[in-house]
Formats: sequence, structure tokens, C-alpha cells
Amino acid sequence: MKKGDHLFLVDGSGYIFRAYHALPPLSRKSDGLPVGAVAGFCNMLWKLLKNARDTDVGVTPTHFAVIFDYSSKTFRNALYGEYKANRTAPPEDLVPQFGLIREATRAFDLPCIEMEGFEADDLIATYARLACEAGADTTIISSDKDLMQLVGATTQMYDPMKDKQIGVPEVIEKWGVPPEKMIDLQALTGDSIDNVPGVPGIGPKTAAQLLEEFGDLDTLLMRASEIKQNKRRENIIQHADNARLSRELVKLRNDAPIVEQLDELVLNPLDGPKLIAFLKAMEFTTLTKRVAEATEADASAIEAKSIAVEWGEDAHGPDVGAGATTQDTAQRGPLTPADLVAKRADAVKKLAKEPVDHTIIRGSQVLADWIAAATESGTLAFDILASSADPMKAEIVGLTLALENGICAYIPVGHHSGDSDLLGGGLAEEQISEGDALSLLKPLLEDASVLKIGHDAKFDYVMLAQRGVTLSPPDDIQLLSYVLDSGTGAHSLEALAARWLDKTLSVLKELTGTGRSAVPVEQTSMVAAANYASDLVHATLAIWRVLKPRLAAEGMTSVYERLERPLIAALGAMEQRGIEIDRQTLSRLSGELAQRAAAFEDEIYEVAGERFNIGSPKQLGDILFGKMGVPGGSKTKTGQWSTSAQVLEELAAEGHELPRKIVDWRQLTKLKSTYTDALPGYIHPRTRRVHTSYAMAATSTGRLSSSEPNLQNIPIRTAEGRKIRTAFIAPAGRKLISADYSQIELRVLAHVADIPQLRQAFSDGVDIHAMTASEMFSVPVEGMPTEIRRRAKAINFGIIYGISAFGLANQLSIPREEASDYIKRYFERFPGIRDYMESTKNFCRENGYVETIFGRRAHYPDIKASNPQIRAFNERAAINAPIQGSAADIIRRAMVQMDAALQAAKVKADMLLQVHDELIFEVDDAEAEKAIPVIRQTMESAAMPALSMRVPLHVDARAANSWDEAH
DNA sequence: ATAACTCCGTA
DNA sequence: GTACGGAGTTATT
Repeated sequence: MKKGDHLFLVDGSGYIFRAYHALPPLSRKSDGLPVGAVAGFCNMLWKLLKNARDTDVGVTPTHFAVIFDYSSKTFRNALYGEYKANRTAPPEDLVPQFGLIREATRAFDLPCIEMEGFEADDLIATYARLACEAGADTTIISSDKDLMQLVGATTQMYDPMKDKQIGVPEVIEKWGVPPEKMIDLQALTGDSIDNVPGVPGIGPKTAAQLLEEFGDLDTLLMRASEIKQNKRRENIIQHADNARLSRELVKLRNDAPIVEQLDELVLNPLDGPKLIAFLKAMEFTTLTKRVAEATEADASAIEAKSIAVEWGEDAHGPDVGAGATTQDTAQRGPLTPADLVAKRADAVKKLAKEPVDHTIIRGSQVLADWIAAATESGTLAFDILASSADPMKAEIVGLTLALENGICAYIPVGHHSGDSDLLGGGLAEEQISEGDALSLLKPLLEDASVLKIGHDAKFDYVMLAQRGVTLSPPDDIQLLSYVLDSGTGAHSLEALAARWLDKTLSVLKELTGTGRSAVPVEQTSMVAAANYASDLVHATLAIWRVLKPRLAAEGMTSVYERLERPLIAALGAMEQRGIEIDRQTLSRLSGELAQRAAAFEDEIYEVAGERFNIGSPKQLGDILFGKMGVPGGSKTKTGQWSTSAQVLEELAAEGHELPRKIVDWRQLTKLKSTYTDALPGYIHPRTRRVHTSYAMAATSTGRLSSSEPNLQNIPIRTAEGRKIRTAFIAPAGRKLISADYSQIELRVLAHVADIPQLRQAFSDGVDIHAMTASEMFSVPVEGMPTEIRRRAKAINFGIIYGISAFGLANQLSIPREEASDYIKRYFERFPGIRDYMESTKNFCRENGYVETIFGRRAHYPDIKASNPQIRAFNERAAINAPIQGSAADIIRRAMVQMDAALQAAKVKADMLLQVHDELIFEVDDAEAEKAIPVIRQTMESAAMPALSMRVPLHVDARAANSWDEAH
């Protein structure tokens, strides 16, 4: 270090406390971690370093270090046992931040200096002296009066919060003495916080006056008898020793045996990616963006650093455990993540009781102001009030924002005036146009540094994508709840508000009314809509504050981040693409089905001897089992005769004429009403395609569900039903690709239960059901009778479903005893499966949930029910959930990875549908053969790199013009 | 108009 | 025996 260099020394420990107390309590925490002080610290460092590069602004550091207290025990405790003994333990939500601030320092690539036995102030004094001796200048980043004794010709201070330089004149102005007399002044005044005694009755003003008069402390104490004021004179004489001791305590040592030499503090260029990785982990979105811009790094390509956090008192911060606090900490014990989460939940519940403050935004300028505030805040809750539940058809009626200060803004854009005819009049006055509003909102909604929190964010994602806006990054409280509490309750916004806020939210129907008097959403009043929507979005933000921290606390972050959040955009894209269906094919099929059903109806009336509603199980039962006297089988739970296909099949096998005809009629009418008649109604008027909607949080196991229309139950098993798949087609010049996992659930079972024969069979690629049959019944695989294989197949499926003798007997139409025998034999051959089932049930009984191979949880509290039927049902579900759920996780991973894999291979293929173990794509003719291996490879390796499976995954894929041919 | 029930399509 | 959604009928509000 040389003359002209400039050393910056940051008082890290002092800053932590100031930042913590300067920031409002709830505002800057995230992800379970209170990070307000860390945020303040990072922003401060960034500002200092930015100025460092910008030579126009102020002084520029050439050397830089952040200094911390190591512990509260220093040489001063040897001088005076009571030193700092008054200090209480730091606030509990500050404790985890001590370690994080050191992490932050390292992320900024700055030296992080602390030393046992010395306070940060002593180290600062030592470095300041060394710099001075080298001819360099020093700036101490702090406003602590304890450091002001160091201010002089080459050393100054800077208060980062007030943006104020502190030099000699500032010290004199504030304390009435020059810096070199600060030690004497503090010796007289003492410090109640640090428990420095000083002299009673002497404050800063008196001390300064006395020092002015006598020059220094030694002279003052020597000539104390000259002091006129009686009380003051006696106090000084009586407490002279205390004053001398205090002087030793406040005097900083500038001879600490430092390890890092001055030259090692030289300021290096910033490592952008390293810093961004840390900032992302902390979720400091605004700063991440700023750093990315300044360092020209691509923030989206950088993965958040994983940070180990010490939550408890082990995280050594200053001032913990200096004698008097020991009892305190013993009572308090370590602060667990769960404690913090519970505190947060309570705080939010209280806050949620307050009335929701909202404003209606009718002008662009006000909206722009709001957007600026939201951008600055970095976090907002968001919702679109839409005219329909279908995002492909809905119009935007209004948009609602809620900021972290709890204030909501409702932006009406699609309200209609109610004063016109049945058409509902035109757009109402006094609202921003949808186009203008979205133009203004687009930068905010696409800003990578602003988190957009919603409930069912996929809906808003699709709505906005239809209008050229890419909602990013989204957070979704429905998915948070699904990940955290699957199986313990509903995940609707109303249910979450009731559970977490003790609050009854109104539902949309209360806004629009119901039935005959229902009013379309767009015709509701802006005031009513604003009230309704503000409540929802306000609640969304409050619920997020409770749920988001739980993610880290309960170890569910990776499930949420890897299996849920990325699917919002992936599924949103699939829903928007839709799939082409051929109206003519369906119409022709409908005609055929109608004719054939009508023929059956005539025959049925003939046999029954009267006309009746064949579709009514009640009427059918009366005729079949009453009038015709056919001996009935089972009854339904309401006491009616069952007319299920299984019952009718058995009667048909006994030679009865009517049941067969009913079964056939039902199949035809089912296909007609559910598929060939219904599907054309879902063709979108603009895209001419069918757009299903996937529910991400509907199933207990992690599977998706599909509705409106459900494209996960398109027929395939019968030749008649399969014809419907010929209507699902690729447009001219395009192909559909169907790629499906072969036996994925049995493979998952072989993996988790680690069954040698099963693993071997899958590795060898042999027929798994035949292998099972061969093991169980000691018959060779070659030339195996189909009936034997069929039974083994049923058993294999039964295992996955948490087998019961009753169920297997039903499935195979065999006596319960025989089914029981099969199961016994199966477990003899595969004892590992029985072990797996038992340990899964035990795990669930102990923990209340089971988990998939990727850590997704499914809760089954009723596994302890006293009702044996309920209990048994929950046991079977608990056995099935890890298997079904792990398979669901695997295909979710494949879907998340698919886009990048196709892009990397330079294949243009559009993922359209997911059917649990199958993905459907659409590609140009020329691309089809190139796409298939990429798709296969991605699906087969989808578990990697998170998990290496003990069983290979196998995918069959084919391209064709229709779904029927491709599958 | 809504809810419950039965039945049946898929993985 | 697991997991879903939808159509149609019937009962209830």
C-alpha cells in the first residue's frame, strides 16, 4: 500500500444492528429467513463498490475490508468483568443473519476479518494506523461514536445510512471536542449500553466543557478540586478511578496482531456470477437485476447458491453470552425454523384482521406511479378478474395488485356500462384501456427482479400470454399449499384464507349473484369488483407470507422449485397450443353410434316388454330385478340394485338376454355423449383447436388432472372407443408423436422396494407379467397360457394399488380364498414387496405422510382411523401414493427439461398433452424422426441428475397423423 | 339451480 | 385394491 491509496473499512457488526433496527420488522424477510439486515448490508456494499468504479463520485477505494466482532469476550473483560454485561441477546430473527452477512461479504469477494479477543473497532484502529503509516487514506464505514477517536488528517468516517461524511469538523460539531479528545470524553460520560461506568452526572455537554477548560482527563482529575459545582466536583473525585478504567475500555487498541496484511485488502474486480448466485439465494430481486446489468451477467443463467443457515444461537454474533445473558439464552433455547414460521403465522393472522386498503386506478399516471412502487418493492401479489374461468376465452375485467405495505390497487379495464340493452352496453367510462394498462404493466410483469405472487398463477400466465405478456417470475400460493399440505385440506384461495388468516373470503358468486339474477362479471360495478378483488389479492399476499417460509423450514423447496413452479409456464404453453380434432370424424362417429344405440333401444324395449329410460339405473333395476325376476347381485350403498357393468356381465354369462344389450347400449351412448358429441363443443372459435386445462394441485399423489375437456380419459381399450382417437390429428404437413413410459409404476416399485427379480427383469427387458407368473406358478415364460399371465398382470396392478384379497377376487372374478392364496404366494416369492408395504404403512403412521423418491409428500392422517374400512383404505392409498407419485414426478421432470432438450438438439417440436405416463407432441413432418430420439432420451433420463434409478426407464415413441396411429 | 349418486372412460 | 373428470338421473333446495 502506498501514498494515494484509499482503504475502506466497514464496521460489519455495527452495521448489522443499525440495519436491523432501521428496517420495519416484517418487511424484508423471505423464504423463512429474516434477511432485512442482510439486504441492507448488501445494498450498502453495492453502493460503495459502485461508487468505487465510478470515479466521478466521491473517493474511490483501492483497498477494502469488512470487519466483524468475533465474540463478546475481549481483553476488555479482563480489565472490567462487567464490560458489556448489560447487553441482552440479539433479537431472535437477527441471529441467523450474522452468518449470512459474512456469506454476503465473501460473495462480494471482500476480505472478512475478525479476531478472537479483539473487537471490530480495535482491528479497524489497527488497519487505520497501518494505512496512515503507509501514507494512505482511510474511510471507516460506520457512524459509531466509539470510532470517532480515530478521525484525523488521513482518516475519516462515512455514515452509509445518512450518506454523510464524518471528519474532524463533524466530530467537533457533534461532541464539542476534537477526535483526539473523544477517549477522554467517553471516559467521563461512560456508556450505559456497553456498561462503561464513567462518572455519574457527567454527560457529553459537561464532559466537553470540562475538557475545554482543563485540556485532558489526567489534568482534570489532578485539578478536580478546582471545580466549582459541589456535586460535580465530588463525583469526579469519588469516581476518578472509574474514569481511568473507562478510558482504558473505550480506548481502541491499534496494535492488534492482524493476520491479513494491508496489501491483501486490495480491491479486486467484482465477480458478477458469484455475487448473483448469492443474491438469488437471498431473493434480493432488485439488487440481482442491478448487479446483472452492471456486470453484464445473465442472471437467469445463474443458479442460486445453496446457503447453509445456522438458525440457532450457534451462529456466533457479537454480544451473546457475556455473563448476564447466559440465563436468558438457556431459557430461550435454539430458535428453530418452525419457531420462526409459527411466529410469522401469528403475525400474519393479526395483520389480516385489518381492513383492506385499496384504491381504484383510473388514469395512466397513477398506474405508472404504482408500477414504480411495485418495481422498487420487488414483490407483489397479483390477480386478474376475468369474465370466464377459461383463460383461452376470458376477457380481462380488472387487474389487482397488492404491495408489501398491504395497500391494493384495482385497475378496471373491461367493465361494461350497465345502462344499455341486453348486450350489456359498451365499455364503461373512467377506466384505462386494456391495451394501455398492459403496455404499462408489461415491464413490471416481465421484470425478473419482481416476484409476482398469485393463486393459480397458470390462469394469469395464460391470460397474459394471450396478450403478449410473459408473466415472470411467478409464485403460486396454491402450489405452495399443495406441496406443503397435500392431503390435509383444500387449496382454494377461500380455504387457504380460512385456514391461515381465519378469514372468510367472498367467492365470485357473491359478486355476480347466481342463477336467473346472475350478472356477468364485466357488468358488476367497479367499486364492488375492486372490493372483492382487493380482498382476494390482499389475502394472497398474507398467505404467501405464511407458506413461503415453510418451504425451506420443512425441506420442500426443491419439490416446489423443480416440480411445480417450472410447470406453470410449460403447462401454460401446452394449454395454449391445444390439439387439432377433426369435426367430420366425430360427427360421422356420432351418427353411427346414434343409429346403433337406437337399434339396441328397440331390442331392449322388446325384451323388457315396455319402454323405459334405459339410462336410469333405478328404472333398469326395477325392470330387470323386479318385473323380469332376474336374481339380483349386489346392492349400491343407497340400497338400490346395482346395475354396474360387472353385474350385467355376470348375468349375461349366465345366459340372460337383456343385460348384454344394456352393456352394449351403455358403451355406445357413453362414447357418444362424453366424446363424439361433447368434444366438438370445445373447439376454440379462433384457434380451431381444443384446449384442455390442467390442474396442478388437484390430486393427492402429484399427478395432473385434465378438464374441459378431460383429454386424459380418451378411450383406447375397445375398438369402438379407439376410433375416437382417429379424430385427434396433426394439421397438414405435421405429425403427432406419442411417447409413453413402459411399466413406469412397476419400475418405480422395483426401484423403491429394491426387488432383485424385478430389477433383473427390467434390465433384461423381459415381459414383466410373464416373469411374475413364471415365478409364482412355476411355469416357463415360453408358451405361457394367456390366462396365467392375465392373473399375474392383475396381481402386479393389485400390488401397486395396495392389494387386498377382496379387490383381487373382484378383479379376477375368483373366490376370495383363492385371491388370498395368490397374494400369499406372491409375497413368498417377493418378500421385499411385503417389507416395503409394511415399512411404508409404518412410516405413514409415524409421520402422517408418505413421500415420493423426489420428496413430494402425501398426507394420510386417517391412516389411524378407528373405522377399519377407512383405515384400510388409507393404508392402500399410502402404499400407492409413493409409486404413483414418483412416476408423476418423473414425467413432470421430463416435461420441465423437455424444452431445453429439444432446443439443444435444434428440433422444433411442440408438447401438447400429458396423459400420466404419455406425452403427445406435434412436429413438422420433416422433424419427426429427429425429434423422437430426443424425446425418448429426455424422458428416459428424466430422474437424472437428481436421482439415479436402480431400474432403467423405457419409452416407446412413434409418429403418425393421428393419436390412434401414434400410440 | 345444486348436490348426490351411479356409472364409466383413462393411467 | 390406486388416482382422476364427466354425463345423466334423481332428489333436494
